[in-house]
Amino acid sequence: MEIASKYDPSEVEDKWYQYWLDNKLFHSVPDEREPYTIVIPPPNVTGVLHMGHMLNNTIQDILIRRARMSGKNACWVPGTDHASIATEAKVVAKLASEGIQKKDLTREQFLEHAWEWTHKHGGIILEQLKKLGASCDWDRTCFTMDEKRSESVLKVFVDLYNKGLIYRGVRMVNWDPKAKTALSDEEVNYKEQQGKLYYLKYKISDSEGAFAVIATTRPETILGDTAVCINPNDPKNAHLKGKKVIVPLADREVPIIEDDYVDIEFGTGCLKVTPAHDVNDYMLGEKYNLEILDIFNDDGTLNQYGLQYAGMDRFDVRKQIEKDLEEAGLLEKVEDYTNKVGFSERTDVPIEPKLSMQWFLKMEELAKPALKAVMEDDIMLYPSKFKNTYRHWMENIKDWCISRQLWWGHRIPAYYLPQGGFVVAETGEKALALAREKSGNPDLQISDLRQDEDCLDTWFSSWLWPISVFDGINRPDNPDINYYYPTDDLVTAPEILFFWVARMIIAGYEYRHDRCFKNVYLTGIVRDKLGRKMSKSLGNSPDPLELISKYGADGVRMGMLLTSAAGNDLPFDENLCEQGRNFNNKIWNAFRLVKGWNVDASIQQPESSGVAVKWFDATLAKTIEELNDLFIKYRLSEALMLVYKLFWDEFSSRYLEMIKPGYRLPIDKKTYDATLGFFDSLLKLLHPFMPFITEELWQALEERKPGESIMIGQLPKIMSYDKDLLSKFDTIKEIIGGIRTIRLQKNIPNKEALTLQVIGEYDNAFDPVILKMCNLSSIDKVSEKSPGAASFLAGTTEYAVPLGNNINVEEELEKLDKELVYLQGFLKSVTAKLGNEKFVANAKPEIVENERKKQADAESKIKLVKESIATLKK
RNA sequence: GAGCUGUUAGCUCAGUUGGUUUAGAGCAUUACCUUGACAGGGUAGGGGUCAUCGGUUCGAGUCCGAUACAGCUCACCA
Repeated sequence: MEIASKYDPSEVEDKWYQYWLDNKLFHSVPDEREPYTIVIPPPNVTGVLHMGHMLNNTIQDILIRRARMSGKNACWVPGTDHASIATEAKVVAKLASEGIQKKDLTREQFLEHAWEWTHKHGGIILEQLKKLGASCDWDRTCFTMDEKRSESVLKVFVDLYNKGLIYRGVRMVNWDPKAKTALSDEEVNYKEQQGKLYYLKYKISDSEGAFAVIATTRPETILGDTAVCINPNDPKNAHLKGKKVIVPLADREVPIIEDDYVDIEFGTGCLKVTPAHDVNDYMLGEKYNLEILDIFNDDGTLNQYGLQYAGMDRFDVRKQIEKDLEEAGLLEKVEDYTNKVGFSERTDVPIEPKLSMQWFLKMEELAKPALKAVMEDDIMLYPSKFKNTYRHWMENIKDWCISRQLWWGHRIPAYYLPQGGFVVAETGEKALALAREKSGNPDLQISDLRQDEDCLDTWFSSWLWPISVFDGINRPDNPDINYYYPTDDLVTAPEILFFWVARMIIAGYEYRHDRCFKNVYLTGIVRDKLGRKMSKSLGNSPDPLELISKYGADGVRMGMLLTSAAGNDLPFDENLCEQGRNFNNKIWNAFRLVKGWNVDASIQQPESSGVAVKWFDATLAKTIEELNDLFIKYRLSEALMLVYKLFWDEFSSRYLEMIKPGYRLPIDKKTYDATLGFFDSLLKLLHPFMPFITEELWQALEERKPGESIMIGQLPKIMSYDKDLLSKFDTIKEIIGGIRTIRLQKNIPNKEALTLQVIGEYDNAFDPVILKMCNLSSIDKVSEKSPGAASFLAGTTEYAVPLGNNINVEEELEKLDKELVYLQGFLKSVTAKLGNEKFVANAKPEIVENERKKQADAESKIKLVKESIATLKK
């Protein structure tokens, strides 16, 4: 049969993916088997696949495929997230490019545009995942804003409200003036900024010509000042006690208050207090009952309290006010200053601390079982270093601001009554009934009620994900949720440990009284060669689909996984995909070799092949055991490397070379059948990592029935194996290596047969293998080697290859001298250890025994080397 | 600023309760090989005073302390 010498993934991948789909091999329904469940971290519905998704989903696919091949009923639930801020921002931008302003649209009109956008772009990312080979149960695809998920969200909101855990309140929130919404603390990134520190002069009310000097980075906020604060223990500002000062430009008189919050050392020790625009000032404001002056509009421009600056943007005002203060002689000096400014994670504009009415969820009690679960290892984090981080956050958890001033999302199910007050209910009808009861007015109509304008934070829907994808909120006793929950593994990025993972754990205990998953595998961040995070704005991220078309999905999957220990960042390098592709080609060519042989049932199995089969059988068994252990520990990179070496070094370089028949000669049936069996096992072990090529070759390995697939085959089981055989074979590997080294050094072609002399203890059971692998004509046990032989040691046995007159005595002596020096140095260290009475007295007996053995070994080796040197010098 | 991780070959990482020859792997690199599965290949090499200093111990990459550097998390001085 004719097989191309290079593997071409493009011909193979789509074909088998379609085959898997056609045969419904990804689909899972509850049955009597043990379930194994993963819910996908839902990507943004209008998002595009990036390298982080590639890594994340490759890992999930490996886990789910391996579980499926281990006899479990594996279910991987895919889906997308409505991503309220990100999606709304995209829709707003798209409308703006068409000359439409959001403010000119009604809520309904805007949502129509948003849904249109979602339908157009939504799901692209899921199609891209298919290219990667993701074996998701597509029949179960969910969306955080589809009907069932929306119903779940509202139901949970109402429930938490009725439990008294959701409340409404005026709080200082992080305001995003671009998205015009509040953000949770987790959505704010602090960045170092090069700014200025302005020293402003506040005139003291009753003392002519006297000033209090105040340092600030935000001079535009003086218009909202309602006090100046000093530390009561600050001698240099003691003269200000009880005085009043005039806010520059605003010409308002404000009191001087005293609080030890103020840092005496910073600036002048005088702090301007702007309760509406700074979290700490707000606390001071509450404490001293100060007036609150909000000077900003929602978009970051100044309002009427901004006086002459009303209507201007906050940053323009900063520049202008600097000039105006300068002119008024109220600016003492300006210094360069570096400080940290909070930026919106979504829109990347500086956030503005702002007072506003928001909805909050009380977290303290909810967090307790979630903290306990992780600390007591009911839920395992991989790597476990994140336990500390998790604990720190959970122990200091603050109430969660769950409202967002957006339209794209789940609208808060709170309804305001005409006469004030509100009711909370899943639907308008239920709200109306409650409202009639509350108001005592049976004639109240639904049109009299006004629903809250805000939406819920996106995470308020995704925190229910492991439950809601099985409809476990709406129907808490349905067969799916009972079977698939708790899920097994969650694979996600550490960046969203608090946003998402922690909150899912909380929701799991609140709504199922059980953990939502057993293990959390935290991937690293994919970085470029310079160590920068891959991002769209930097343009340093390769296009995953291009990579797939260049290296094949299997090649890219392997490239992603080769250097990604859990929790470690992944320094991505295309070379790794190349390595993956090369490995594909290696597998392909091994297959080509095996399938190219002619089988002759009449010939006997050569002795060397019999030995090889036994040896590889044991090697395979040992590797399966090790592999299992690595998977239990979630050491996937190492697991891949282990199978890689098994296939490349042990199977291709050793086993196949051992059993390979001579050119154009047939192979015996016994060996051939064993080899096909090995190939079958190897493909199965490789399948979770490289699904496509393994399916292609498995299908070609033997005649298959329609619908059969490697992906539902069972992995080879762990079996006992001959450890003694493997350790003996390690010596054989050494001998083969030694002879090859001699060939290389003496420049002896492989075609030229050699003989091998053995001096010392030796088991000849493997002679046929050595003879074949090294092209030897004989192996002879001798008591003294031939003069002019090159020799080496393996264990304490000496092996010599007679070379006639070919030997270079000088070179040989030099080599032996080097070895002698090493051995003597080694012996010295061992002897010193054994000469130490304390060591002999204190160390465990087996350790001392081992040292003695090392000593004896070294001594006999030294003796052999010395003899060789003496022989050469004759 | 506080806390938590980490620092092992050019690169990415293993190294399990301290002892298994004087520390391993993959990639990269070097030399040689090339009609017969695979040059996207084969064979064999080279490459590390385990960040630094000190301590515990018969014995430290491994345990303890300090320092330096890096990363992460939290908090934040206007």
